[in-house]
Amino acid sequence: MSEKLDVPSCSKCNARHQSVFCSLNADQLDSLDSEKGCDFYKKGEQIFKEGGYSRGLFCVNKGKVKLVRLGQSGKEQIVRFAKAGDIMGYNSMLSKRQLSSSAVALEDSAVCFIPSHEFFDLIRSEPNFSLKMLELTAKNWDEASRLITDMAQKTTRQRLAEMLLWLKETFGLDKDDCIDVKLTREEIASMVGTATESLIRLLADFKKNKLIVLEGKKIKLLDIHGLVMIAELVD
Amino acid sequence: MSEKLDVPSCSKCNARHQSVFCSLNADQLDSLDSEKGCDFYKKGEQIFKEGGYSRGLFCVNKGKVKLVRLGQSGKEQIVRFAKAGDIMGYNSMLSKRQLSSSAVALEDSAVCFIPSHEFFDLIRSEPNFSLKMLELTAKNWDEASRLITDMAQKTTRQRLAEMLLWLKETFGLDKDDCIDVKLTREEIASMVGTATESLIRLLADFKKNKLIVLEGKKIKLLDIHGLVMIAELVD
DNA sequence: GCGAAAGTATGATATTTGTCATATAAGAAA
DNA sequence: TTTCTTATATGACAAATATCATACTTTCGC
Repeated sequence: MSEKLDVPSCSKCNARHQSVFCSLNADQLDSLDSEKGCDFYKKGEQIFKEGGYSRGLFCVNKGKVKLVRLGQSGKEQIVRFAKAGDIMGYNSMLSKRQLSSSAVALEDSAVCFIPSHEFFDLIRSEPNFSLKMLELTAKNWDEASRLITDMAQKTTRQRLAEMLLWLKETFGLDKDDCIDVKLTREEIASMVGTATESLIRLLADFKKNKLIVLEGKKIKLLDIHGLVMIAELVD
Repeated sequence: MSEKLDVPSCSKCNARHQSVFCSLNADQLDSLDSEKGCDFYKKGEQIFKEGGYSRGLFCVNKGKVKLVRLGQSGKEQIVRFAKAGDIMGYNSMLSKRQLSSSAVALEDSAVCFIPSHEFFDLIRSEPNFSLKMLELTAKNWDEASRLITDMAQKTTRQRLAEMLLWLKETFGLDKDDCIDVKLTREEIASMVGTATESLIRLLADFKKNKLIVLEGKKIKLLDIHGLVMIAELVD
């Protein structure tokens, strides 16, 4: 399925400075380079699968990846995204549990693989790396607890407005000022926690109210302030 | 509000072996003891407050604590519990963000406080402690992503069944075989993500179906298998 | 122990949301 | 291109859930 690539060098990776590897020195980066591999995945291909154990760390070099979890009757739930510089598969290694989610490429992507011994060597030898990892896992929890609160308390309409704003923050805009990620209605519905049909109706409603513009899978946010009002509205 | 206590010794704390401090040696424990404090909190008292910055680590010595987050129009959402041996306030220190939740004693509790410099010293000097912390934060994420999936996909009825089973696992049973924690209907409703009235009706329904027994705030699970069936039911 | 306040319970009703059916549009494969 | 499949869209209806009103019960401070 996946295709081997010329392994890109960590020290030349321009996503590194925003990644957990930002504090590593030249020797440590060389060590990573000598141990790691890199694979190419076509859109829709699976990078790893929920239920197994992680043998290492995946780091996205190029592209976008969704992390999904199987819920009720096999329905997939997107729990996180990963883009260039983001790492995946670490929770399973750290918790010594099975992988709680599968990773699937949302577009053609290159993903590096760092074997677990190299990862644990870094944690043992480099406290700054441990701190970066702890910062990352703590931020993940922060986001998750916010999402849980929203899921429990906000209406579907509020959650969709918030999700659109979050997608914009996370992926930024493309040349047409649309949110720079292509998701199916079903995927968005699963993130928002509603039925696909309900989501489609809500999107149509947002469009009617001139909050967004829809063109196929591309979504442009027209009225950010209006969306914020809907998302935050205390009544 | 809170009352100073004779500081209990970490090395004699019987919750330590199940805590993140389990791998520390005698010297490290002594160092903790010399730096830490311990306070007593009555039921309902606040230990720390959402929005501020964490100046250290809180470790529950005795009692039970809820971690709550303010959502829509100030409605409180329980995002986690802490009992003897559990730590609190670390996410804020690690993510360098504001505390994302407040901590409130669910019953009379004793809580130790370890200043942040001591915590970061441990991370820098003791990789096993870093690993324990990473394991903890990774497990937190695991639980959170499961909860998000359930919130998004399961019905209120399924979520309540699951929540009751989870509360039993988390707090165990008291001498009457009831779940060993007292929560108001409103608190349970917020965790399940529904209105208090809806939750009360569901509990009454579970009782009618001989799944549980209610006696004030005490809840006894009568038919575990039945509850599992409801929680997991693929249909 | 008493009274106020908070928590629990239940009915009636409105609203939201999901489900099923069906139509159309878009994309992928032959 | 043509065909087949998948995704998007919309209506009608059913089901779940929230809201509001109200009564009862427990708890807690004085």
